[in-house]
Amino acid sequence: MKQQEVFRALADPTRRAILKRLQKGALSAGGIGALFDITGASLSHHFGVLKAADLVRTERRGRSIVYSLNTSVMEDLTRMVLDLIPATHRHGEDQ
Amino acid sequence: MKQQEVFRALADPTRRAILKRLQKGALSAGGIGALFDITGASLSHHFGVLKAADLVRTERRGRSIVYSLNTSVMEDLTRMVLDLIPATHRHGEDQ
DNA sequence: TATATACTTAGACAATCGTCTAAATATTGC
DNA sequence: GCAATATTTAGACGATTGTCTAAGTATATA
Repeated sequence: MKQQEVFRALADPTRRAILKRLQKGALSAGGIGALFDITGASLSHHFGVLKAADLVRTERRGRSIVYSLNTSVMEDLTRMVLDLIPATHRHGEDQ
Repeated sequence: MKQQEVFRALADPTRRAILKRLQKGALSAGGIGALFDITGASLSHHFGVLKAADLVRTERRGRSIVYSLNTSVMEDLTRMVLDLIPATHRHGEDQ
């Protein structure tokens, strides 16, 4: 699990917005692109960062490439963050 | 709550290590400095980023400045991260 | 097979980042 | 008040980042 890549990926607001959108379901690169006012090339760069962190998975579907959340790494992320928080202040966690 | 500053602060491994160390209790700038192989000036820069994100609090104690975790923002952090994760995959959370 | 569509890669650019050294500021104890 | 200690600020540096345009690659369809 690439902790550094994960935290780095989360540091950018566009990438966080992409992840939030993918919560609602998988979406093609173009579909995601329609939601942001940046070029496809820039988006593709963000996809690369998210993939390097293993936060998203891709699947080609015809002409499109469909992005979806990699939920197992999302769970790792929860643990990484909880790990930064003193046990006594965790939310919805005991011990 | 400064979401962008918080995620940015977490993107650096030294800053995450500082936060982890502060879980064990408050520590002076110098005490923290003894744990890392970078100059005090660089450390001070990291403290600035952590303070901008409201992740740490400071208190002058004599000649030293003592750093401690700001646990309330730590809790906000938990929520911010959980917010990125689909409800069905949250850890220790219902709904 | 040619053309259109959907993405990615390459290369450039300004802005931000993490680090450093050197100088400045604040506090303590003599 | 002065010297020592503790930390921050200023300014510089190379490295990385997010963005862009232009060119490349892959798939589908006429």
